[in-house]
Amino acid sequence: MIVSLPEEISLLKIVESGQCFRWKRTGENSFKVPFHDRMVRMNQSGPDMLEMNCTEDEYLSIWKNYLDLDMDYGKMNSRIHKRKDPFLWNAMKAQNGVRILRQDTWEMLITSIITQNRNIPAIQKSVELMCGKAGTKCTDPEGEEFYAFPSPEQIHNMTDDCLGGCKLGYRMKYIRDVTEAVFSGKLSMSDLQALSDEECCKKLVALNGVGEKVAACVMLFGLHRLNAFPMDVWMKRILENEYPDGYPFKSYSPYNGVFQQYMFAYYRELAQKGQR
DNA sequence: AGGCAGGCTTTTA
DNA sequence: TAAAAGCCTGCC
Repeated sequence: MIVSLPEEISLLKIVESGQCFRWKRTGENSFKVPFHDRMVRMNQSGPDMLEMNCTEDEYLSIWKNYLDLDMDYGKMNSRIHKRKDPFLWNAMKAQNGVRILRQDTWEMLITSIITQNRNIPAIQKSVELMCGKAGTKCTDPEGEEFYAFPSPEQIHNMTDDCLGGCKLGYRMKYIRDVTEAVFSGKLSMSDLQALSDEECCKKLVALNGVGEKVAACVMLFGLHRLNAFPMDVWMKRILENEYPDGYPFKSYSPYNGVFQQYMFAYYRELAQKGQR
């Protein structure tokens, strides 16, 4: 079906902003996008136009929400003032079309643990290995097979050899511990939703292998808490170099996480071009 | 108590 | 060889 979007988005900028690690690029503006036991092909035929190989019902019940199309990003962006905060303004203009996907909480928890101290290609490799070794085999509308992200039970059932084959390094124990906490019922992803940001963060940080940064990623990308602000090496550089007098978190609440994503992607792009 | 150095698996550039 | 969307432990 063809979807006419309420405002401009950019599939390319979304995937390059480093929030999802399983999309596969199939063309200049085309991607295979897995979510739970589904995989859809998205082709961006215009700034506010998407083609997807799914029914309208599936679009309305799954993908519309996944792409966060009910949120008004234009309204959020209007909080940014060109004169008061030119760096964020430029980041927002350059990254217009980035959205915070509503991804699966469990998948984001494990994936975010994997991200620590690694670069993006290495992250993708480990995640894909875990899916292939333990995830449920599914079939997309074109008849192509793919693997869903493994459930807590499926990871629990992986042998040490099997999990060790996912190139997780020292993070393997973290993933074992977190999986055990969820498998045993000590921690439930759905219970996290009811907590305040502060309580939610506290609960996540209590897990072995989860610090402030990983917790913020889970909250932003896995629980759609738009004020969560993952402070990684890049954001530290940005705040240090661009905001020597401090960053105005208060004036951007409750959208700090969205703007963080603009700055993160923008700065990495600048670094790639050698401009930072 | 709170802050900091050192170590950690493996891949990537 | 250093750095990579960090965290844990031990030490002070």
